[in-house]
Amino acid sequence: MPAQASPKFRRRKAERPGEIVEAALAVFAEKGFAAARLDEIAARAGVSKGALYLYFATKEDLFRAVVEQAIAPNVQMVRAMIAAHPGPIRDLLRLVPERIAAIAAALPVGGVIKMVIGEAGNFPELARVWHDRLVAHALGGLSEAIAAAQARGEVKSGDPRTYALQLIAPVLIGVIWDETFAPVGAEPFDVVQIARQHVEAMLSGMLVEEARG
Amino acid sequence: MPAQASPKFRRRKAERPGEIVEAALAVFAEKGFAAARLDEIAARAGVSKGALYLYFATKEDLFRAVVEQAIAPNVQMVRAMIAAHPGPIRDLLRLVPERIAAIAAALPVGGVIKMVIGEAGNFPELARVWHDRLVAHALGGLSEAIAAAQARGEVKSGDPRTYALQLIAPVLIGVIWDETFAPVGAEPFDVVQIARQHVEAMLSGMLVEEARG
DNA sequence: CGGTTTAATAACCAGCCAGTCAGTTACCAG
DNA sequence: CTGGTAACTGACTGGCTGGTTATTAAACCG
Repeated sequence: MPAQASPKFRRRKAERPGEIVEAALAVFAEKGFAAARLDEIAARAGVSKGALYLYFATKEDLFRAVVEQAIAPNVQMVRAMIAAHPGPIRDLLRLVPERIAAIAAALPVGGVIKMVIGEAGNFPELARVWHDRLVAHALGGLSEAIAAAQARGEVKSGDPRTYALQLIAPVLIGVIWDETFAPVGAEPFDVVQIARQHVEAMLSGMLVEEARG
Repeated sequence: MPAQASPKFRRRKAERPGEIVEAALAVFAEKGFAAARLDEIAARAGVSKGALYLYFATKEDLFRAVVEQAIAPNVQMVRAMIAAHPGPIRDLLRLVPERIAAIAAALPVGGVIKMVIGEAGNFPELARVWHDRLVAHALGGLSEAIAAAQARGEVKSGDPRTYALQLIAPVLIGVIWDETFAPVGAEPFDVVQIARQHVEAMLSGMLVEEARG
C-alpha cells in the first residue's frame, strides 16, 4: 500500500466561508435558488455538504450571504460614480457605459439579476435586502443627480426617478437578454453598444439645448 | 340520509384543459415553475391532481401549454400594432403606452416575464419557444419599422434593433419593478407614465428635427 | 510525542411532491 | 331502468434533497 500522499481534507476555517459563498454565487446564478442543490455548491467549494452547515445555518442563510457579497462592491461603485461628478450631468451619464461593462465583466450580473427577479416572490425579505441595500441607493442617487441638474436648468421637466429608470433600463434588459435568449440561439446584444447609443439618445431627449455637447 | 343534492364531480372533457391551463398560468406566474404545486393548480381548477394527468403528461408539459396560451394574444397585438401604422413612425411610438397598459391589465404580464426569465436557464427549450414565437416577432417588427423610418429620413443613424430595445426596456423594467420590489415596500412605478415620458424623450433622441411633432 | 480539540466527513433521516393506479361515479345509449 | 364506458378521484409510492449526527482525522500544544 502506497504512503498517503495528501490528507483527505484540510482544516481551513478562515478560508471556507468565502470559498463557499463564491461557489454558491455561481450555482445560484446558474440555476436560481430553488433548483440549486447544496451538494453541488459543496462539491464546487471542494467540501462536503455537512461543512456548509458549520458556516451557514440554512440554505436561505447562505443565499443571504451571497446577496450581501454581490451587493457590497456595487453599492461602493454607484456612490463613487455619483460623488465624482457633481458637475454637468452629461459627464456623469457618458461615464455609464464603461462602468457597466466593468461590473458585468467582474460578476455574473445577469445571473444574479435573474435570481433576484425569479425568486423575489417566494423570498420577500430577500427582495427587500436587495432593494434597500443596492437598488434604492443606485436609483435614488441617480434621481437626485438628475433633480439637481434640473434645478441648474440642464434637464427638461419630467419626473427625475422615471428619468433614472429610463437611463438604466435598456442596459439591464440587454444583460437579461444575453442571459435568457442568447443561449438558445438568439442574437446577443452588445451591452456597451446599447449603453453608448442610449446615452446619446437620452442626452438629446432629456437635456435642454444649451447643456448638450 | 338526505338526497344527494349535487354530484361530487362533473364530466366536462371539453372545458377542463382550458380551465387547468388558466389556473396553472396564475400559479406559475405567482410562484415560478419549481415552487408551483400541482395540487394547488388542481385545486384552483376545481379538479383533483389525477385529472391533470388525463390532459397533460407532465408538469413541464403543462408549463409549455401555459406559455403557448400566454403568447398567443400578445403576438396578435404586436402584429396589429405594427400593421396599423405604416406611416410616420412617431404615430406608432406614441401608441405604445395605451397598448402596454391594455395588455398589462388583461394578463399577469409581470408574473409571466418573471417566470420566463427565472426559468429560462433550467428549461432552455422554453426560452426558445418564447423567443421564437413572440419576442423575435415583436423586436423584429419594431426594428423593421425603425429601419424603414431611417430609410425615409425620419430617424437618426444608429442600430435599429438597439433602438427597438431602448424603446421598450423601461416599460419592461417598470413592470418587473412593480412585481419584484413594490410588494416589499418600494415605491411602485406608474407604467403608463413611464411609457409616456420615455416616448417623448426618445422621440427627441432618435427622430430628426423635421420628423418630430 | 500523546492527548485534546474541533474542522470536516459520510452515512443517515424525514418530509415533501411529481407521478401512478385501482376503484368510483357521472353520464349516455339502448 | 340498466349496463357500459370513460372521466374523475384520492390514496399511495419512489425518489430526491435539505438538514442532522456519529465518527474520523488534521492540527495544535504542553
